[in-house]
Amino acid sequence: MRERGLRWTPQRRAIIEVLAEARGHVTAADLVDRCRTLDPTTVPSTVYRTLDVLEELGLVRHGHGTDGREEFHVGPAVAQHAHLYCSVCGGRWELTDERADAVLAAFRAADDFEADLSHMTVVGRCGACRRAAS
Amino acid sequence: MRERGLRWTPQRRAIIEVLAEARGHVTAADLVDRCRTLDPTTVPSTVYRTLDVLEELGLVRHGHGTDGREEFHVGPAVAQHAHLYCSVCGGRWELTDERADAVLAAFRAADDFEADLSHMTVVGRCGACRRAAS
DNA sequence: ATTAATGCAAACGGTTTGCACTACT
DNA sequence: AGTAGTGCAAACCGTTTGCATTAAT
Repeated sequence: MRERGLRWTPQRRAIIEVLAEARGHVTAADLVDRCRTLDPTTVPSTVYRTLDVLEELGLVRHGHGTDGREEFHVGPAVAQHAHLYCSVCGGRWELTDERADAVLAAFRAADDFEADLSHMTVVGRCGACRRAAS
Repeated sequence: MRERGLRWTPQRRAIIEVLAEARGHVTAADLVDRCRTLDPTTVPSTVYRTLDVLEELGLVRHGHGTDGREEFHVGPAVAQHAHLYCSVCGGRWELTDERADAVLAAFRAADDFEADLSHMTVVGRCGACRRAAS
């Protein structure tokens, strides 16, 4: 199936399984933990190495969260969704592609820059918290 | 002068000096190194602690670079400038406040979100690299 | 004399590496 | 049989911490 000279091992299966049910984003460290609850013998290096492979295959993409930790996005939604984080209420959510497009357009207009918003989490304040503050 | 119950020590002086001549942004680790070349006895903990203090005073602000490392912005330009990074050519630069404003407006319009662009580096492709690619 | 700030050294968390071993193919 | 992939353990890097010591006020 997904072989390009790659091997299909139980641990890869496990990692992909965990990735699948974590639809959206997970930090690498989180992933290690979740794998470990699933199979306590899981070892970090394997997880990290598998993530590298998956990234090469284009199945996941890594970015960095607010605190700088590696974060992975899975599946077809790997594209242009932006990650938002409210530093007041701690909320995390994402922008739908259409909405993200407007922001991308702004970057383009401002500096001829093609931003890859999926790579990082943008920090700020959500509408609710902003209104609450004033 | 800048005392609010704080003490003026040689090592703080050194750190501020280094910060000053690094106008713009430096990673914390970089800062430690530069301080060490200036005074080899410099120890990381002092630097990090001083940075915390300076941040509390509002003199610096920390964010995270592309690789997730802590990065500090100094001086009056602490405000709303965005950090851009081109993953193709490796270029780094920033958006002037006026230009950044347009992007902020887009975030506001898209999701009623007040982004703090100064907190992170946005990854993408600069105009030149984009054109070169196509 | 107070007590804020330092230096040191050790610990941390997340991630990476070398190497011998295992097990897919 | 061949070699991709694993497990382990140790190292890495940036950062944080506890504690005894120093030095600014």
